[in-house]
Amino acid sequence: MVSSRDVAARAGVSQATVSRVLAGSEVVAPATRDRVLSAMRALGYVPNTSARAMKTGRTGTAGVVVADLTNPFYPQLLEELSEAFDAAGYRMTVWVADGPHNDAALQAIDERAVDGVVFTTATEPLVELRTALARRSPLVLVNRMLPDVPCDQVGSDNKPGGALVADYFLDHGRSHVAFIGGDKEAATTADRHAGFRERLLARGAPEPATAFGEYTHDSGFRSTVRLLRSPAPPAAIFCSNDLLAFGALDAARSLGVQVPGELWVIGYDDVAMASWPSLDLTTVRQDIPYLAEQAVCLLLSRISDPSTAPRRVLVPPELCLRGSTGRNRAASGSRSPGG
Amino acid sequence: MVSSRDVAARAGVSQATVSRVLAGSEVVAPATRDRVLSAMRALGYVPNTSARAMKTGRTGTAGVVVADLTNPFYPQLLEELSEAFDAAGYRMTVWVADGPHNDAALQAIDERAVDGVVFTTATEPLVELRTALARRSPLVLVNRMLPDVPCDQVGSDNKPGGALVADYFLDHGRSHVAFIGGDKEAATTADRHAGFRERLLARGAPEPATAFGEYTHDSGFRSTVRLLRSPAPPAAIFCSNDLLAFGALDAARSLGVQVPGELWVIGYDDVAMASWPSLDLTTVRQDIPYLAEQAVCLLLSRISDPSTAPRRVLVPPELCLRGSTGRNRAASGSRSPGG
DNA sequence: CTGAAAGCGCTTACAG
DNA sequence: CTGAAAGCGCTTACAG
Repeated sequence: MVSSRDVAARAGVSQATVSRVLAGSEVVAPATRDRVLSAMRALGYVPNTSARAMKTGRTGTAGVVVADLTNPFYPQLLEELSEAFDAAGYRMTVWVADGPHNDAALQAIDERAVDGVVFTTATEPLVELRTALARRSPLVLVNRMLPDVPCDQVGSDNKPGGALVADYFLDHGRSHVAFIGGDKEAATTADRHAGFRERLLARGAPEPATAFGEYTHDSGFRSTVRLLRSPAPPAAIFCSNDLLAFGALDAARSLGVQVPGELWVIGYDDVAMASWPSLDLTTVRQDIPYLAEQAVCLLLSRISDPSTAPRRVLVPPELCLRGSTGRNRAASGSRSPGG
Repeated sequence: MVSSRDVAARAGVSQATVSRVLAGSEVVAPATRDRVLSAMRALGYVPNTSARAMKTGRTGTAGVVVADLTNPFYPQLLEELSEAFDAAGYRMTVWVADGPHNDAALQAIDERAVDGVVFTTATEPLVELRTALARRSPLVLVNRMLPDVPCDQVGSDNKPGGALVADYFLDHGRSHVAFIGGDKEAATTADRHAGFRERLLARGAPEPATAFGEYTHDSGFRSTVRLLRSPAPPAAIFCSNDLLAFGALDAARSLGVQVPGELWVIGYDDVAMASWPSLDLTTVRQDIPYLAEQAVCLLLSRISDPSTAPRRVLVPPELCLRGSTGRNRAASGSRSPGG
């Protein structure tokens, strides 16, 4: 491997000067800089990240923890996070967390393998998370938030998001409705449910039926079958994410229940697939690029200044209407492709 | 930050001894080791990855380049790669490549930020890739392979995969068929097409119509519309991946063409969604966990021994039958949920 | 504007 | 079995 020392030798300067050129220091004489730069090119010199990291205490790498890449929301979020980190000149180390805890990512901060971590699926206020925060590990929560954890957080404003759906159902005369959630513990599901339920009750609608399970297509499918086979099946279902809603649509189709004639379905996220003609799902849109951008921005400023008070960014939800609710939906016939 | 020096001071040994304990060296006396270990615990010591990397020349991090996480195949592959790297004690840095070239990942090797890189979407035999190989950068190609690049590679045996589909169509009396591909340059599409076409011609079927585009739902949709509106629409379409096939299914539905009555559709990959009742796609399965496992295994052995001859692993394809071909498919009615 | 020097936190021969 | 020492490849005061 060619080092800055080799470059220095070839350019006839000290190693310190090579380092200065690398750092873009203003003080280096233009003629010197040119000699150094051409020596670098000639030798194919590339600075060693580890050495730099050891000196500066910065690795230039951030961590991201995702769970369950089978939910298309996460790949989309990951893609946007990648873009945002790229733009900031950061590399991105990814952990796909199977279990609930992610000590690996937290430990990577202590090991100085990454400068900070973005969690996309924080669930309980884990002890590890709290102790990491206590020792000033740069951490950001995106998507799932934890109300009483003193940590930078970015997410959809889920309660108003749920209320939006309740209003839409009630405004269109569907008051006997249901909610399908994933993990009950996840703040996303909890808040969307709370916002939905409270608005329904506030407007005099009956208590919605609920079904919780996992965040999978299959779970959405089974929850829907259960609800539709109950003595008083709902006229509309709000699912706490799109993946569950796709399961709900499939279940309705399997049982011969017409959507949107007999049943309305609304999801949350607005993943790319939601606009495919075969799914054509009404959903509450999350501005994923914005979520990612904010998360990265919070993390980078946390890294450079660990002592500021934690900030919280709420992204306003937006209802996105498609064929799984009111709009007329032909069984077949010419239609333009989705998204 | 607490360093090995602090641990040494507290344990009353030299820093070198701490290092030996860290490395699990056999020579350390049990009593000494115990004192060191408890000093580590007491101080909450965590070894610094950058320092270790600088000394050893190994970062313990591998790179993965993916493109287009909107194709569900890649998240699934990424998830399996993550698991395999985890099991090997490696961290995983991810690049989501928008454009064709990925100098960032290649450069990360030179910068000693990662020990090696797995490419999931190599397209042309890029100059950068070749020069990186020439200087012994540990590189592995998974999924898309490049025939004349001297590099470790893992992928589906695509030509037999295509032939499998041709046989299946012909065995069931569908000889007027078409092929929909993504990027013409990608080895996956090229080989699947070649295997399909050659088997068709070998068995006396006419030349299949073809439509190339991007690897997106929308592209599959539009290609299918074009094919179905041609003077002699095909009776079966083989799509070079599942995402295109989902677009094809939606297009058929939009045009009122019955699947599988009038049109059969087969994809490639067998992503999780392929078994959803609303899609229910016959497809050529790729064993994604096995692909990932092999890729990681090749990369790690390449890292530890850069001088061995490049190896190539071909994974046999398997046809997975569902509702988009022969099987009877009710328009609605009770059916068990998919995957 | 440039160089000599210290040091980031480890690993690993080399002695003893 | 353990320690003193060199060194991995940088950055950054400190002199000059």
